[in-house]
Amino acid sequence: MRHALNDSMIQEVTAIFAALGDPSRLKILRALLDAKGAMNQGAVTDATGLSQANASKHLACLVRVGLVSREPDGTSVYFEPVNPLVKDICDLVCDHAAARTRKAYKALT
Amino acid sequence: MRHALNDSMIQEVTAIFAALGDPSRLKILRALLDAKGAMNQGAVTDATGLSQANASKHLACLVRVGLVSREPDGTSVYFEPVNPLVKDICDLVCDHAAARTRKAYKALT
DNA sequence: AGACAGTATAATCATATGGTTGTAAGGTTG
DNA sequence: CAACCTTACAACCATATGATTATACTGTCT
Repeated sequence: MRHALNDSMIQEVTAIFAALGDPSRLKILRALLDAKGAMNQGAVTDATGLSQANASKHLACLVRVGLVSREPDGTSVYFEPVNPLVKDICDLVCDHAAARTRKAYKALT
Repeated sequence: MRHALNDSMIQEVTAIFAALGDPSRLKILRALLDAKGAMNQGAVTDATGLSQANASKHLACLVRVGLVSREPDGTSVYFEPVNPLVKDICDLVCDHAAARTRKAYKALT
């Protein structure tokens, strides 16, 4: 096992998963992953429908745990997922979720 | 992109990440991953130091989102991580966390 | 400097969540 | 059946968190 998930990492790993465990932040992440390049906060609010303050807080959270990078440019701040980990993590969990959905569907038929 | 992280999956994916975003549940997961086979709840409480009721609730949460399987046997109930996704997900996030820790350390030197 | 656009922060509220305690439920053994 | 072991559940409290509103900050342009 490469990583022992030891005590000193529990806190950091928890923060990352907790950051991912919110629908608004997942929507932001999806928007960022769908975009070609970086998006400023206004683009994120447009894409997600979140309020300005809400998007700001959620983006700060994603940056804090290192899932998204933050690059100010003029009056705008551009955000971008940290590649390729974010996408890999989302894909893995989506695999899991999709498998569960398929299984639940089959159980009904 | 294989999985679009579409709206219908946001809820399910969120629940999975939220389940992983708690230190007690991560400790449980670590204990289950470290163990060779399945563990009953008593073994989990011993390994993690959680109270019985607390471990029961957290295990139920992990089972609910499909990260851990539940197999009653006599008066005991045996739990086991759903392989290999749980380990893969934890490894990926641990990679990310470890990289961040290294980076933060280097920034201090 | 003043106005403006983009972003961050503070205050507040409602709700969700983790932990504890006590109790009940299910299965086993005598 | 009775005692016992293991697990689940309900009630409760303290705290954390997401959303909103209003306001402050920052950089740019004229």
